[in-house]
Amino acid sequence: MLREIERAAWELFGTVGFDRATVEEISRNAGVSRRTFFRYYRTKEQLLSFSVEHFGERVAQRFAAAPKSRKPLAALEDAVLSELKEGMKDLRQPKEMLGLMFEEPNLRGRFLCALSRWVPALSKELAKRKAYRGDAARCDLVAALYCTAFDQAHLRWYRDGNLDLPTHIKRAFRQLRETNGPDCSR
Amino acid sequence: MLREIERAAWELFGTVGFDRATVEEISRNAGVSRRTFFRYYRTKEQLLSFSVEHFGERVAQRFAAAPKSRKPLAALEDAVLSELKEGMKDLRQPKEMLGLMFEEPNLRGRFLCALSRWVPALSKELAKRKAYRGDAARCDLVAALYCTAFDQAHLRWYRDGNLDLPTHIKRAFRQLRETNGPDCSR
DNA sequence: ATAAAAACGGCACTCTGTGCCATAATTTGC
DNA sequence: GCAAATTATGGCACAGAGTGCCGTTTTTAT
Repeated sequence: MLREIERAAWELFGTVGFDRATVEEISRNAGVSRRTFFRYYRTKEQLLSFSVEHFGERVAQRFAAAPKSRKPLAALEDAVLSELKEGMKDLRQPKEMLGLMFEEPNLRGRFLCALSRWVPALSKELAKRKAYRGDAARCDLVAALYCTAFDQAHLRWYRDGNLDLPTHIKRAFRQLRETNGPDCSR
Repeated sequence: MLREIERAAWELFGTVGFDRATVEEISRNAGVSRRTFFRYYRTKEQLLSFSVEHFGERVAQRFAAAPKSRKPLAALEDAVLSELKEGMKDLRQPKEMLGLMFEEPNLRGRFLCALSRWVPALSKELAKRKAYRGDAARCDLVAALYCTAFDQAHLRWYRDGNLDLPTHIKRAFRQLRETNGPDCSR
């Protein structure tokens, strides 16, 4: 049922755009009532942010399960990349989804908000591994920075998609770690 | 008139919260019609993101005006801090505003979205100064990272505000540049 | 088979946001 | 000054999002 609603929604989003796709019509095409739609999804935007939120949870789980011998930032990168590989499989139209996320200001906000909700879980894992001596505030910051790098990698992939997404992500993470590199030190 | 609407809005937000403050009542308290409200602000949320968006523009201006002898990341930090000092003066209740931005998911999204709109202007300035050899993608990333550090500094300031905001920001920027430091290298 | 529980649909309602048109205020040209 | 044009405002009606309530259908358990 949930799958059916999402299918109908994406079909409409693709043809008439996000704003002009009414919940009324999505529901009708999915064979449920409008009221039922709102039982599954609190808002129309949530159709989109659902998968983003879940993705973050699963990354955090993978991160937590990584061997303690692995360095914290490396383990975090591993978790993102492996979950990405796994999670992309059951995404119908990843590029179309991302496109809406970047173009529609409403959705962009939702996306970033969902992204920022990953921070606590990731930060906690960093702290457990004694990254930055377990300084919670610093782990929060670094978790947030990785989320931003993740977002920017997606943006680049979406805008000029010659390389594949994991490559963009690896590059962004590496560049994050080299922010204060020789080309641009204080 | 604009000032009057904002005043009325903040008064209501403070007493009944953001969601329960209807445009109807804000407008009435400001002595203006509901229709006029929507002529000034495209949405209710925009009441809040306005100032955020303008802040970014002014930071970019200051950045552009900085002497070329200053290192790019240092000049960026200068611009943020000096604009912060100037801009906080005519903000009525900065902490209350930030509070709503962090607590209300709707507003959090708007805030982050407004923040991410700073990236192009900041990135362009970084590129002009030949940061990272003028690599546009990399400048985008770094600009976004600084925005995130800015956000996290605000969050910390809001959550446990013993130190003042500029101190939090300086610390966050420094920690960003030391992401790959000795405590947490790969 | 039947009772309890969960899912669903319909309806009415509030609120946001918009289009349209009439009216009041302000600016501009003379 | 004054008339015309421009601009700001208000009123109204409307579509869509989201919610509360209640009755009905479908599942599930016993």
